[in-house]
Amino acid sequence: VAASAEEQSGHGATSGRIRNPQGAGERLREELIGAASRLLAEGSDPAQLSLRAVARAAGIAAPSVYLQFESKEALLRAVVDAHFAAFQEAIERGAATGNDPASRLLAGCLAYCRYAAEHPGSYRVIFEMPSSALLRGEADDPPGRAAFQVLVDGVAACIDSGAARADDPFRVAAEIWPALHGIVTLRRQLPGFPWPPLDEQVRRVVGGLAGLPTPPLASGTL
Amino acid sequence: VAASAEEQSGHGATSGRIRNPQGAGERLREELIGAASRLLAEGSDPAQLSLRAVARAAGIAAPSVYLQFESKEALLRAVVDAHFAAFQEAIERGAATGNDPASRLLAGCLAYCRYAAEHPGSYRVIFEMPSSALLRGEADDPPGRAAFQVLVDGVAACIDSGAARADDPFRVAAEIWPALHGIVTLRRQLPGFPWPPLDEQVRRVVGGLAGLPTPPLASGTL
DNA sequence: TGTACATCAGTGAACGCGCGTTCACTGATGTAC
DNA sequence: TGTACATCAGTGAACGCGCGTTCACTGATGTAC
Repeated sequence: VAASAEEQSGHGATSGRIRNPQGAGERLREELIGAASRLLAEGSDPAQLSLRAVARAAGIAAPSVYLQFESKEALLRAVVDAHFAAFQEAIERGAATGNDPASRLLAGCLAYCRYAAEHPGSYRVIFEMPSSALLRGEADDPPGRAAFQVLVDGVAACIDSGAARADDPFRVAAEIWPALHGIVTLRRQLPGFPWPPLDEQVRRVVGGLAGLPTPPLASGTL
Repeated sequence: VAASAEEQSGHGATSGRIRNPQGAGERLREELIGAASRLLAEGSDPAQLSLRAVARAAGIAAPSVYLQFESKEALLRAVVDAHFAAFQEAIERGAATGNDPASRLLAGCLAYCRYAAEHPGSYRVIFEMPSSALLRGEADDPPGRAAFQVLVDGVAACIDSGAARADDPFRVAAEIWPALHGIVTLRRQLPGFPWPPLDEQVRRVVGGLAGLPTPPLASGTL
C-alpha cells in the first residue's frame, strides 16, 4: 500500500537510468535528442515541447540539460537539425533509385511524402518549430534552399531529356513542393478524410504539375 | 515621474473600457472574439492563445471571460467557428464570379488562397487549432466536408462541360485542395522564398491538376 | 599498496512567471412601492 | 417624488500547476604520491 518515496515525490526521475561513465558526458546530448524525438513521435506539439518534458523523458533532472545545451532554444535547435538531416538523407536515398530523370524525380517526391507520413513528428518539427533550420538562415538560407535546388535540378533534367513539358524548372519545382507539403500536412491533420493511396496521389500530382506524358492513370480507365 | 497605480500594478486592465449597458452583457462575446482575432492577426500562434491574453486584449479581467464562455476551450471554439464562417463566405463570394464552370472553379481557388494570404492568422486558426471545426466532427464532419464537396462539384462541372480532362472529380479535388493548402502555408512560413505571383501560380496548379486545356502559360513563351 | 585529492556527471531546492479557474465581492442601473 | 431593493456587468485575490533557469551540492571515478 505504501508507495515508494520516489513515486510520491515528483522527482526520482532517475528511474532506471545509470549515469554515463566519466569522459562520456556528451552522450547525454544524443540521449536528449532521442528523448525529444520520442515525444514528437508520440504526437507532442513541437511548438509546445518543454525542456522539462524532454528531461523527464530522458530520465534526468531538468537542470542537467544545461550540461549539454546552453538553453532550451539550443536543445530544440539541435533536435530540428537532427530531424532535418534524417529527412534530407531519406529523400536523397529515395531519389538515387531510378534509371531515368522522370523516375528519379518521382522517387524523390515519393520518398519525401513517405518519410513525412511515417515520421509525422519529424516532419512537423522541421516545418513548425520556430527555430527550424528552414525558417532560420536569414536571406540566403543554405539548408532549405539547397534541398530545394535538388528538386529544381530534378525537374530540369526531366525537361532536358524530353520526359517533361518544356517549362521553367524553378517555377515547376515551386509548384511541386507546396503540393507535396499540402498532401502530407492535410493527411496528418485530417486522418479521417478518405484520401486516395499516397503513392498514386503523388504520382498523379507530380505528373500533372511537371507535365509528364504518363496519362494521369484514370484517363484510360474511365 | 511617478507612474499611476494602474500602470504599476498589473491589473487595471480597464484602461479605457466602459462597461456594457445592462441587458447587453453578451456584447462581450463578440468583443472577446474580436480581441482574439486581433491577436491572431498580429501573429500569435493559435495553439498558444491564452485566455488571459485574450482578456487582456479585450480590456477586461480574466475571470470575466467566464461570463460569456464556459471555458477557454469554448472561447477558442467560438473563435475558430467565426473564422471558418468568414473563410467559407469569402470562397463562396469568389466562386460566384465567373460565367463558366472553369472560371468559377479558378475563382473559388483564387478566393481560397487570397483569403489565406490576406488573413494568415485566420487561416492558421482554422487549420492549426486543435478544436477546429475542421478537425472536430468525428466521423461525418459536416463543416469541412460540405466545403470540400463544393470543390468536388466545381471540378465535376468542369469535366461535364468538357473544360477539364475526364477524370474522377473527387480524386482531382483531393489533389487540388492539398495543393492550395501547401501553397498558402509554405508562403506564410517562408516569406523570404522567391515565390512566383500567387494568382499565376494558382492558375497554373489548378490548370495542371484538373487538366484544363489552357496551356500552363509558359509553353508558348519558351 | 594506501590515501588524499581533483574531476566530472548529475541533483534538489528554489526563484519568478503566466497559466486556467474559483470565489466572494463591488458598484452602477433599473424597478416596486 | 423618494427610497429600498433586485439585477446585472464586471473585478481582485487566491489556488495549484508547469515552465526555464540559477545555485550550491553530492557522490562516484580516476590520478598523484
